[in-house]
Amino acid sequence: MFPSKSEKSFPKPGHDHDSCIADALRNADEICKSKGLRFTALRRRVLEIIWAKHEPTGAYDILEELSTNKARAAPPTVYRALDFLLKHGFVHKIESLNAFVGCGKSGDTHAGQFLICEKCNQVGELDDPEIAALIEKKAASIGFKVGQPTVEILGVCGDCRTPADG
Amino acid sequence: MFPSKSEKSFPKPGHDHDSCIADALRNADEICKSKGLRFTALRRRVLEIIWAKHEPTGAYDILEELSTNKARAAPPTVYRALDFLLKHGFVHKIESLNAFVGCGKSGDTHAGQFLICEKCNQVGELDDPEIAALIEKKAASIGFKVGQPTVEILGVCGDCRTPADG
DNA sequence: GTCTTTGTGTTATAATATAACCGTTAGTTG
DNA sequence: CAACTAACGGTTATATTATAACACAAAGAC
Repeated sequence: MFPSKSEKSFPKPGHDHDSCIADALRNADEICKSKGLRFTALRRRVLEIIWAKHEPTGAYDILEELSTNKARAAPPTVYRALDFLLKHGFVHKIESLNAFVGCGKSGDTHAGQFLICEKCNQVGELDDPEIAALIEKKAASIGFKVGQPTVEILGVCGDCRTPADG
Repeated sequence: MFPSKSEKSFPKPGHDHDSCIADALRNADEICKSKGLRFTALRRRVLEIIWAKHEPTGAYDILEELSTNKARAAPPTVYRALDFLLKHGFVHKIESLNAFVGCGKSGDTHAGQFLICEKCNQVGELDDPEIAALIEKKAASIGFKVGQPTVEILGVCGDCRTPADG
C-alpha cells in the first residue's frame, strides 16, 4: 500500500505521471498475487488506461482506448474488467460523473471521499476517518446504520484556484 | 419552510403520507408565488408523483406515471420539469441511484446529505452543518475549495434494522 | 489429460439523458 | 386589447451509460 504518499493526495501538475501509473500497476500486481486474484492482461490494461488519464474516465472512453484499429471492443468487455477492479478496490466509481478513477490506496474495498476539480478534472481522494466517523455518528443518532458512504465533492483544487474562487 | 419538522427526518412507517404530499405541494406553491416562478401543472404533477412515491424515483418511472392511456409522455417532458424542480431546490437527485427525491426543506438550492435505506428504499435528509463544515475544513487543508458536495449514504434505517444489521 | 471454473468475445437490448425543432401559452408593453 | 416576446412543453430522433444471454477459450484443479 501507499502509506503517506497518497494519504491526502491531489495529483500535482508537474508530478511524474509515468511513474505513478507504473506504481499503481505494480501495486495491483502484488496485491493480486498475494490474494490469488487473476490480474489478466485485459484487467491490467483497463487499470492502466484509467491511471493514464488520471482523471475520471467513462466506460466508453476506456472502450475507445481499448479498441485498436483492427478490433473494436464491446461494452461488456470493459464493464466486466471494471467490476473486477471495483470489487477489489483498484478503482472507484464517481457516481456523480458516471466515471472511474484509480484508487491511490488499493487493496481493500473501501469507500472513498472524493474531491473533484471542476477546472482540471483531477480527483483527489480524501479518505478522512474523522469525516467518516462524524457521518456515522450523525446517522446513528437517528437510528441509521451506515453501510456504503458516497462522498463526492465538486469544487476547485488548490492548483486551479484563482482569487475569484474564494 | 419546514424548520424542525424535517430537520432530521426519516419518514416513519405509519406517517400520514397524504398530508406530507399536500404539505410539500403547498410549500412549493408558496415559494413559487413569492419568487415569481411558474409552477405549472406539469411541474406540479411531477413533484406530486415524486412525493407520492416517497422514495427515490427514476425519470422513466415518473414518465410512466405521467402517461395516461391516451397520451404517452416523452422523456424531455419529465427532464425539463425535473430541471426546474432541481434548480429551485424542490427535489434532489440521488446520483448513486439516478433517481430523484422530494426535498423536505425546499426553497433554496442546497446540497443535501442523504441516508438511503437499502431495505425500504426511503431516503432521509440529514443536512447536518457539522458534517458540511468538517468536509469543508478538511478539503481546505489541502487547498481545495468546496463547491457542491454530494453525500449519499447507503445503509439501513432505524425502522428496518434487525439485530443482524448491527 | 480431463474436468470445471473463470474469463472473454459477441450480439442484442435495456435504462438513462439530451439535442433540435416548433407550435402554444403566458406574461409584457405600448 | 393587440402585438410582441419569452418561457413552456410536445415530438422525433439520438446520444450515453449499462446489462442480459449465449458461445467459446483459457486457466487452474484433480
